[in-house]
Amino acid sequence: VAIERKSTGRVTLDDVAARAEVSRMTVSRVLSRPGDVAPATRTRVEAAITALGYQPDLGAREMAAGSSSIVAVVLPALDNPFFARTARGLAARLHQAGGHMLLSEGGYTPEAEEAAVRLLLSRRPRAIVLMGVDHTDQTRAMLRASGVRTIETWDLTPDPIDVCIGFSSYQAGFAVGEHFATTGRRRIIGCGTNLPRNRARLKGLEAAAAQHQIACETLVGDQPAAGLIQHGREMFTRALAKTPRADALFFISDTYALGALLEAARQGVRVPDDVAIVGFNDHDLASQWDPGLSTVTVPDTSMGAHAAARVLDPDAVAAPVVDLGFTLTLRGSSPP
Amino acid sequence: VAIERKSTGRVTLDDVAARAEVSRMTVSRVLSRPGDVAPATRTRVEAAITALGYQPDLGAREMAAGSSSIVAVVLPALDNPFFARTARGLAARLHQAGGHMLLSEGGYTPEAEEAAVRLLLSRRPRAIVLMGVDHTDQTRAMLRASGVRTIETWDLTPDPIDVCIGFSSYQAGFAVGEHFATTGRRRIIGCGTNLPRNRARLKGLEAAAAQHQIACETLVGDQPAAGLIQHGREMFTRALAKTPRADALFFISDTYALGALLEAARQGVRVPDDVAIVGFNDHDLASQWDPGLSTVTVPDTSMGAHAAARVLDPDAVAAPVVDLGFTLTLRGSSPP
DNA sequence: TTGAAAGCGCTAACAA
DNA sequence: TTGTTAGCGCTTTCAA
Repeated sequence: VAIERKSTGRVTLDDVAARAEVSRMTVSRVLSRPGDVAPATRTRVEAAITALGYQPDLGAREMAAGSSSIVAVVLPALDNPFFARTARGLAARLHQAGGHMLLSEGGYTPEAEEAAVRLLLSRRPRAIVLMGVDHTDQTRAMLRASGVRTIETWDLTPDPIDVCIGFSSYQAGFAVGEHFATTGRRRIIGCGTNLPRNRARLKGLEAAAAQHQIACETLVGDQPAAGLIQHGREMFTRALAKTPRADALFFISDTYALGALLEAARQGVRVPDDVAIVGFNDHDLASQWDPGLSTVTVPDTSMGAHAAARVLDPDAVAAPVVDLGFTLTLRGSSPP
Repeated sequence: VAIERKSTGRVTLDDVAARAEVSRMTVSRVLSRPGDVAPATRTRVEAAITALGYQPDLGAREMAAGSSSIVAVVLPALDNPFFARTARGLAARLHQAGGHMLLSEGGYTPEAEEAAVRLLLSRRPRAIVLMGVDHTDQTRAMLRASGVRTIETWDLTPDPIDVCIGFSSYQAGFAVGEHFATTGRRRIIGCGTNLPRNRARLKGLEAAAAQHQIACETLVGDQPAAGLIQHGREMFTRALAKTPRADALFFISDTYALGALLEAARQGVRVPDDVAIVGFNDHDLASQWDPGLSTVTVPDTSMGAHAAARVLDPDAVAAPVVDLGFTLTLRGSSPP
């Protein structure tokens, strides 16, 4: 019984083959290993390809070959400029190698991430890139069972699902605390949110303060995780209301720190004279502000680039955990 | 001759079918139209699915069904916060409907976009979303020939490839010019880059100025298209050097306008007393700054949402061109 | 209600 | 050098 399927209208290998009067395989070869095809045949096939405007179907090709050139990325939020830099670093190398990037918003919760991962896995990606190391058990289990190369970024963990390329949130916070201590600050407040990644930054700050025996409190906002300038303003005000004599403020994101800077100016609080401010992530505006915003510069773009390298050449580096480090960038808001 | 393929290790429909002792088709039905399967059978199949941890292969499914739930998006730059908002609006609705977003960086040139489109088309996406209406002839031809639904955003054109959802760059620029004219400004300078979308904004500005018979010059920077705060500073300085008596500055992006605000403060130029400043896109910081930055608020997120709606339900709206409009948001830097 | 056959567009493995 | 066969994981169409 002949089954008639409605044609998709697309030009396929068979169309090209028919026109060039060769078999489908020969056309396939012209595309993949042209050297294996006789010049005359190749010319004929290439003419047919051009004439028909044939475009190979990558999905079909990869299904047949059992490969995949899609890398799935879960971003907490698409409009977070810092994660976007990582996606960018990844995409740049990936596109160069002909790969594709499937992007999904995972919200800021592990549960939302799990849903995103589940769906993404159904696309049989070559690898999946996650921002952060805090996931549900289900997520970890799915990922491990799938055998898909998984890359965690934006933090470090001793127990990665697969590989982890990031920097130490704790160490970064610690470095800020040390900086405050050595520049004579005596009353630190760390402001942030409840995300594990951010908590680790605050913990590092506290540890450094403890080591130097100076006061350190933390202020953990209950605002939704999306970093808004406005939240920075509020945190600044709350922090100083709670501890009027505070002389050093650390914010887990420059987005908040910029809000704090704005609010300080409005309230006539002098930075860095009255209070030093240090942020995180090196926002585009941090260096442009007056005073310049001291911040922790993280390897945002290069985490993406390294992730891509790892996907493209799995054997390039063997280590499951790669620490790319961070830099304390000191500007006017909290000078050296 | 029996050909042995190395097993991918993945759990397939056949594995589930074998375990549930039914045919592959029955499993497929349990997934797509469970009502068509006898309850007892269904229970057995569902148990097998759970036991095996089966995850359907969406790529294979869509290839067989001749459908696709992937929407391809070409962004000029991944870290441009304004385009990111559009991607976000798109992703939100798309994910809700189980769709996926394939993202590609198209640089800021039509040629780079063409390369991105070509590659993306090979993925047989359900639709492809472009930022802007300026494309190479090849891009337009490919897209038209492919039959893939194409959505152009961030501008308007009388001759869309397929559908266009945006706002008028020209009208927006015109509105800014009108605003300057009616608030007593007499020497306008429009600052921007050479992108067609941006040129149209400046053209609108000039047209409004001409209509009100006031002076208007434009300053088109040759900087690479990535909007840097630093460029805004430079433009501000150059503009005032060229026309010291200018009393109104329009920047085609808030990124530049913020740089200008920063530079004005540094140079002691009073805003808005000495010079009024209006930007574009309503940057997160625009409302937070002091003075607040007047700007053109565009339907960034909603262009994405509308695009998604159009992809999900092609018949929802028939019009090939949808004008979502814009708003002139006046703040301290150029008050009403 | 279930299954068998055919096929989506392509490539791996083999044979000629 | 080229073609044939089988099959990637799934759905469609038709038959039972």
